[in-house]
Amino acid sequence: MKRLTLEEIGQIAGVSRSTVSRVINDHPNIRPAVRQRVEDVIRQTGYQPNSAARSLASSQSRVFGLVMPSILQSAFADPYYPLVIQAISHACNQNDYTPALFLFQTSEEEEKMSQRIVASGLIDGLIITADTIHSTFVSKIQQYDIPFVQIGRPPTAHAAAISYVDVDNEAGAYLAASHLVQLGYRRIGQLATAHNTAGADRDAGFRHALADRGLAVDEALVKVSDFSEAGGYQAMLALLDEGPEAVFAQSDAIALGAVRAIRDRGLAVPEDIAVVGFDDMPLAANAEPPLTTVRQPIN
Amino acid sequence: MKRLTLEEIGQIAGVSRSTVSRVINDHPNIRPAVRQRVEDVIRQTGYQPNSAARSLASSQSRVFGLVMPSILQSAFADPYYPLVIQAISHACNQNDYTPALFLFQTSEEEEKMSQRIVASGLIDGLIITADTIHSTFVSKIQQYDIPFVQIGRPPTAHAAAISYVDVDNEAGAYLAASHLVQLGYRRIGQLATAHNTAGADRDAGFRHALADRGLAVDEALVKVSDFSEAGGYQAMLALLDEGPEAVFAQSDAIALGAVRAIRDRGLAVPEDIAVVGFDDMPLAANAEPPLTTVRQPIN
DNA sequence: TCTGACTATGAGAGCGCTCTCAAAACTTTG
DNA sequence: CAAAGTTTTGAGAGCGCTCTCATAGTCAGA
Repeated sequence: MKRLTLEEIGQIAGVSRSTVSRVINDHPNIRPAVRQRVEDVIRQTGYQPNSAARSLASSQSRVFGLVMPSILQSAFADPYYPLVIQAISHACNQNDYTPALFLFQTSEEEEKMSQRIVASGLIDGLIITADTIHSTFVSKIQQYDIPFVQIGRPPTAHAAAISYVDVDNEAGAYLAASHLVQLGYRRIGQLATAHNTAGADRDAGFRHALADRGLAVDEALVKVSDFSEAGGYQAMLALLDEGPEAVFAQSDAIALGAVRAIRDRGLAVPEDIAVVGFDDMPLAANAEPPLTTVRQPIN
Repeated sequence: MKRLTLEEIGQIAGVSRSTVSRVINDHPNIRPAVRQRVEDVIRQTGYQPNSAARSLASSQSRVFGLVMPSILQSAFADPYYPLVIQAISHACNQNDYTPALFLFQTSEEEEKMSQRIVASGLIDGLIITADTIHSTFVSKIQQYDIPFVQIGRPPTAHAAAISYVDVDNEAGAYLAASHLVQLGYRRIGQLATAHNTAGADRDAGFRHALADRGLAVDEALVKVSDFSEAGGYQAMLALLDEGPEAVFAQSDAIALGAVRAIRDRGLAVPEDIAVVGFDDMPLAANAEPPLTTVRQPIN
């Protein structure tokens, strides 16, 4: 199937290249009859404009970069990311954009790639997963004039200059912790995460909730985990030694690990220890018993 | 930071556009002194060739499509995919390629996008995750002359015409099942998957192993699951009613679900029921106790 | 029917590169 | 030291599109 050009489509439809271009780009001022004719030819031939030529002439590529800085690499295992990626991909498909994937395993890779990404013109804008407290990538990218949004709140110091989308992590955690307090639990633990603002915000919400109900936070009941199931398992094991009555886990994956740890110690959820998660992953619903969690609208 | 062109780099270095192009593309026959001078200018200015222009002139984009047909959508939750994606991304970074992501949620989306992907010239080739028995996407893509490889063996009927990479699923499953037989287990169950060749091959290996040791396969001990932890949990629950001594799970995620199910019934792994997985995910190693599994070299 | 005001269409330049071909600059050799 | 070969460089065309500007076509109003 030989690839056709605008010119050839025009020839078949009996109009000029320019007119075909207008039809494709939905410009006004084309006689309906002509537009119809051109559209028919396009449909019949299966013509697709050449994206390189388009992007050269118009200097926009309709390609997004989806970047995940090296520091977050491990987080990729968190089932949260596949969901985010799916949602982004879907939105791109709907709007004739193409998502390009940039995962960095090391900071050298990050260094080398960022230059290429930004300066080659391949990409119109970036979606950066980077709610880490210290992201070198973002500050590098800021020097160029390529538009980008972050997923996850940037550290307060930079927040003003950066567009981002995020859920209200603090409010969510506040909700979760309040729920536990209202259920009558007093020794409430937290499986927290470090290095990212989402974790910091959830921590703040947790503390707020306890304070508002007149409970002091026992620091021995706060254990640090990464965002994985395995991390949650380990952290919960440590927490169990402190004899908590309930736990707020900063993510569902962590919560799942916690549940596993609790059971391995021969205890029951929620009879012996109550667990609340965060994210509302599909897997939370499938768990036995279904995990109590804070819903986060990813898509 | 204004974007420079080849012409301008040439001007600065005192050579023509053509020479700069040669330097960039590593052509032979350039005087070392000249090459040096040009490279210096490139480094100092941070010049990056415009990828649209390049790809228009050379008709190759150095962009790959990473496609996951709609039928596999649910499989995206399997922790196996993030690993594959990471490995591909890394290889692309190393070789100046860019991976573009195409996930299809519905077959209409698949239909609409495949045309665009193939005909727009945005993409030089495809990597398709499609070891499903019936993939409409692959047969559609075959009609065009765009190169592609599959991850996972295609159904035998098409295998001859399709390039693919895969592990020897049958041999791996054979290994796993043989291991269980040698350990003395007799009532060996399987948590199998449907719709994909990997599942079929693992099933074959499982049966082969039992047959080779003179054991008959009890069909009641074979339960169908999807590739998720939740699926494994459900399937194992069903299997438990049949009183198996050991189980071969077709993936680690399934195995993890199975372990959870076994424990929820108050049984111990491996004391009461032995479990073997497949994939060697990081999470398999982190489990308690570490999961016995068949290693698959993903990266 | 003719003029002025639009509207619809086409021609041309140019986006920044690659690639071919010809010319210029060196080397070698008799 | 000239002829012949070889290496190095530059000029030009062209990739397939967009976008501006000029021209052709249409239509109302007088």
